[in-house]
Amino acid sequence: MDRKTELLDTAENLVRRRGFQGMSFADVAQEIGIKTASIHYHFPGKAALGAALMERYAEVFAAKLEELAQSGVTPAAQLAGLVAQYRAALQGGETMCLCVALSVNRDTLAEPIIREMTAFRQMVLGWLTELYAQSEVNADISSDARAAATLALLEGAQLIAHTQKDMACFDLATAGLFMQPV
Amino acid sequence: MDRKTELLDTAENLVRRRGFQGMSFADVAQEIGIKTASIHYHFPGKAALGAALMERYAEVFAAKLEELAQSGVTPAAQLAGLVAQYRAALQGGETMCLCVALSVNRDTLAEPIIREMTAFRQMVLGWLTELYAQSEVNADISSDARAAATLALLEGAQLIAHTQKDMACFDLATAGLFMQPV
DNA sequence: GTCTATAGTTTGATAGAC
DNA sequence: GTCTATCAAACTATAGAC
Repeated sequence: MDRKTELLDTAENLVRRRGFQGMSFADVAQEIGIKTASIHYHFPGKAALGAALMERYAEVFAAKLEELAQSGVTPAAQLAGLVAQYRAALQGGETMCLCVALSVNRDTLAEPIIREMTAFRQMVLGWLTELYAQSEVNADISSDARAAATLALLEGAQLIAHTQKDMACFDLATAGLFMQPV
Repeated sequence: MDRKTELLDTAENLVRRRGFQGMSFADVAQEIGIKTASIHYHFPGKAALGAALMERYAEVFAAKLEELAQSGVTPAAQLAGLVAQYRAALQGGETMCLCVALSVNRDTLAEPIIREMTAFRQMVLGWLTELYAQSEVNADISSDARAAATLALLEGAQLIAHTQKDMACFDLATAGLFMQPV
């Protein structure tokens, strides 16, 4: 694994645990075993590192969603797959989705990274909207609204489970997703 | 208004905009028009200030929930009242619920403040659970699970609306709460 | 209650040697 | 690519005068 990837991995882990401001160059450098000055060779500054983080995260996530959509399983199973992704991202409550972790610090972030966050959520929302649009159930609410509710539920469930360091919080909050017809 | 209240107000506003680490003594002092050293007269340290913040927030919120529960309106109207509280807390997308703002920084916070956060959520969950327990609808899912889902949805909707600075995000995500029978 | 002064740490960042 | 050296700024905090 090249150094750049190693830097991204370490930084991502820290941000997802403590938020953007909770990740310092000193933390990252020490964990890898280099000096903080070396980080600037790979990334011009912290803002650029943050943007690269969110960009990579969105790419990897998009690939997983694409794989799910192409898998040929039922819509309900696809939804379950998405929930499983958000569940896995918790890692026992230690980490959150990168986008969730960055959202609170939004006002301290540079524009490029905010655009990446917006694009990430648009991607998930688009995927969910298409999923819900396939079914005719719950015609009293739009696919857009259902998608927005599901994403908000997943992000909020992560937030609560992370605070409590308890996956049961996530499971309880998301249980309803499996009981309503997709 | 006494100085202590002024300090709490200013600090709360900053934390709810940028997270705990985004609130500095310099910010708070400057906005009020005093020096940072003066803050230490009212609060021993930043950790104590944070705990006081969450404690006060929980008290105020509990009073509002109590008022709602005593109002004599229908369960659906009570739920709408809670959603309105979370909506108002957004202030156009500028601020989030204090507990939401603190959750991401959880690993950098002292124990007392985490206990306050847990107590806060337990309060809201208890209120919601009782509300849902009153109705016989949706017997296929427990009141506990419904309450957990609603709280997670509200917190996640705040997170997204704050990132986008767009109340429409919150409204879209929470629209479904008003369409299912309580 | 607030101030000045100051300490001690951490932070992101740069220049230049190797 | 990584290092040493160094920087300016921001941060929480304390002591003591007023």
